Amino acid sequence: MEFKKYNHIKEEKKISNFWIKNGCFKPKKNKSNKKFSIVIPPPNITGRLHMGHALNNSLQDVLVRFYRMKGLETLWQPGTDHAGIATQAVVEKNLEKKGIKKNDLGRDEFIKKVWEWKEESGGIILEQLKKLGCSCDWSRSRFTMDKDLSLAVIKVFVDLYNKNLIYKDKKLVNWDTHLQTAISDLEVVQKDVQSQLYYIDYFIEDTSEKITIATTRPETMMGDTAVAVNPRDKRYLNLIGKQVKIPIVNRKIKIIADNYADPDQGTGAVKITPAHDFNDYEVGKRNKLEILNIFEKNGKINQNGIKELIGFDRFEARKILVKKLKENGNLIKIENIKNKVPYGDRSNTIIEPLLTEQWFVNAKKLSKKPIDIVKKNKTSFFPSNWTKTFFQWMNEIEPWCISRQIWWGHRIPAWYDGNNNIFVAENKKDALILAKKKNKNKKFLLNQETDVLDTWFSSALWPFATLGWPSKTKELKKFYPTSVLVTGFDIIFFWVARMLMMGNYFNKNTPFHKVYVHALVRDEKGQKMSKSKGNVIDPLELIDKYGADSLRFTLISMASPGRDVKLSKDRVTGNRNFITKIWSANNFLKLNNCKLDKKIDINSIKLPINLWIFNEFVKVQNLVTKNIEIFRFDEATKHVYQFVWHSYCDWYLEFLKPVFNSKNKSEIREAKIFSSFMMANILKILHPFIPFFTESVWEKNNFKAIYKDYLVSSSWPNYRIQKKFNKSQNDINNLIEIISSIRSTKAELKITPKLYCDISFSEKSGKILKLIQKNLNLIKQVGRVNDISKSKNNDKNSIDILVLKEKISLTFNENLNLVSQKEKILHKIENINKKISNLNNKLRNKAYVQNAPKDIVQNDKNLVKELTIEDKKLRSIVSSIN
RNA sequence: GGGCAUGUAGUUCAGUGGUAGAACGCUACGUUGACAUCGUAGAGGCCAUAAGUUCAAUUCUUAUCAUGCCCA
Repeated sequence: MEFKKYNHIKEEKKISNFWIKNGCFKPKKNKSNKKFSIVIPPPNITGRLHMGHALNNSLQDVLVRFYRMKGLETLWQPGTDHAGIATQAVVEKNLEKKGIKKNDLGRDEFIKKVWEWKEESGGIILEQLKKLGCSCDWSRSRFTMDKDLSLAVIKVFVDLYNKNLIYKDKKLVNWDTHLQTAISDLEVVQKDVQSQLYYIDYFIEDTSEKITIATTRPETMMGDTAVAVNPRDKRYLNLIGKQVKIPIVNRKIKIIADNYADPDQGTGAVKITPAHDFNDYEVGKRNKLEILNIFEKNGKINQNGIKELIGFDRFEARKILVKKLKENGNLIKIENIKNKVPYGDRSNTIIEPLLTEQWFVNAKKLSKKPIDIVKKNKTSFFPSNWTKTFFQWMNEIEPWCISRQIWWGHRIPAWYDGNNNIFVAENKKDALILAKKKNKNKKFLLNQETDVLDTWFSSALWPFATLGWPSKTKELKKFYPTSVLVTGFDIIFFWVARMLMMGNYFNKNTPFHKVYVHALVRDEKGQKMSKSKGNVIDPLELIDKYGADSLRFTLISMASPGRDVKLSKDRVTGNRNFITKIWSANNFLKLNNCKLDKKIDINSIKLPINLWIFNEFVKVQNLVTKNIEIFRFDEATKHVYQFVWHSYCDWYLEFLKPVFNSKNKSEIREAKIFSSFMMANILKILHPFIPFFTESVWEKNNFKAIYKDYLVSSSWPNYRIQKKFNKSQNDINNLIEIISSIRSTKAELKITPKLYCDISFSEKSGKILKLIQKNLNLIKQVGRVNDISKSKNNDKNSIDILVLKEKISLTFNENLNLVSQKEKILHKIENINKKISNLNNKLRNKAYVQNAPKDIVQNDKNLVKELTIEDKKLRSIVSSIN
């Protein structure tokens, strides 16, 4: 009979639709009243599925499907975030292609365009997650700019403002000159670059004396308001308090003493530009220096610069200024150095510290409770070393700049009256009431703040806003706090920490009990995947080629804690083969008419091979269960792979063949039903990893007829090891050992495996004899044995081997070349003797015998005994070979 | 400079205070009525280096060396 191949493209599509149509992913009430919930890390609407998503969501789906099958009321809450800067950039670019400029459209029109774009392409990534098999409750999908989520954002903002945890301040912030917005510290990437250090002479007023300063940014000279030296630096003591003239700029500034100047760095004298450097800003504050801003918001020189440079870009200005310094003889030398330069993570342009008014969250205060929560293990990280990373950042947290000078996002609910008053309220109406009170008789015009909030501000509310907060919804009550958050380490600060701050501030409970932190997906050489390197593997391509299940199984099996996933196509192929293997095993069942047509009573099972596979299954069931519970997905897949391929396919199905070939009707009946029963359970424990394939086979085998459920809604197996099966298990393991020995002997003798042999027994202990007699058909068929006899015939065509510490001989229909065999056995003997002498040395050591646990010592003694017997028997075999 | 992680078979990685494991790859043989996307058998390791703790260290401690990441 020929079987069709498994068609993953067709089946995955069919199964996916069918799950969603039947509402299989919605939370279902149950008796236990236990709940399990996860909120998805919302992908942003400009996103397309990459390997990181594939890993992250495969892991979540394993957990969700597992706990759903275990009978917990399970919710996986999906959705997307609005990605302020990224989305605005995408839409702006699209419009530019049509020759439309953002500013010509105006704010309202532009935002309309963004919504249009969102409706059209903002949901692509969710469709891609469905392709991956994610069992989110799609009917509950949320978006950070949804009305209800926006209301939550506003409420949070107003509350925090009223508690003084949000405030407006004029400070030096990270300014992105390309995007023309402030960004937070976290969005700045420090990059190692080659730079030049310029040594420049500043002349002391009314003298020919000079002081040399070193800087990497000569253009900022135009904003200098002091030169600083260290108060303990003897070289400059006499200069403190004197005035110097900035070359070219020709403005006079003071030499001040400040510890910030490091005598060992450069010349020991530094120019201070408080408006354009975070350190200088602090120096400026300490010494009450003037703050002189020389840049426009686009990075060009403003009116404070020297005339001939006004309007020039900062880097252009640098070139010109350096040239002038050279001509004037002020430039002493240029040194090539390596230093760190801040870049914007979105724009990839150099960030400019700029003095502006922005909105800030007092993160220090909000961080107190999360720190405490994590200390008390109410939220715990896995792997636990991330706790340390979390604390390190949280303990030194800086104010969080949350305002962005863009259009797409949550507009800050603050209004200005034109009289230097700010009114923060949930809507304009409320703001107006506040403003009227304040302005009693004065006239005023109320204008809303134009800035929007950092996208992460709304993401921070995700675990409770998606469940309906601030309304006291059923879902919020039921599913908050969530059970676990699955995320990559790269957003622990961006997202996890901030969710902990907001979640703990606005709710009684921490937003999640556990945080599972997974690593990055890299290419097979361990390199980060990037477009520029051209080593990106597209998950969708792999899904098309090998199936979503193959990809999932691969990613999941490689998710070892604390290690990056190094993905190669070979791996995916290997796991596709695994799925094919199960497919063909299932075809074998079909071929033999195996059906599960009634419920199984374990106690009624008699065939030893069935008893054996049952206990083997229970062992694996327990291992998979335990390992999913402790997030060891790699271990879980390893065990199930091992069991399915090597226990079920290699031995169990092979051992069933003689049964099917026999005439024992009751045995055949039992084999048919039990093999199907085992298949059903295999599908169950594989379901969280390879959901499409297992559901598809479940349907084709009509297991629903017995279990009354789709696989996705069926129950997780929970069988117990049957001790009374131990004897049979032992027998089967011994039979496996005997057959393996016969096979390897043939291979060693270079006898084709096809060839049959006879077995005879030279020993009378009879353990093997009895076992073989009892399982004659099996040994004959699977072991390729003709016949057995009790006595050995001493021909040149037979060989003695040691199995289960007993000697048996195999007789073939042809003469054997035993020379190589003799060498092999001698080699074995050598190894055994090495072991024996090692053990004896150990046992002669009194300290060992005294201190080591008794069972260990006893074990060694037994081992010596056994090895000695083995040695003896092998020697006798050797001596019988001529 | 501070912190974290990693170093085990050709490769990717598990694992353990008391005889080193898997997958993939490799080698040989094989198309036997599920499966060549396969089967059978096999080769392959001073568990990074050094010192310490211990009766016993690949496993614990410390140092060193390599690699990667984070923070300043």
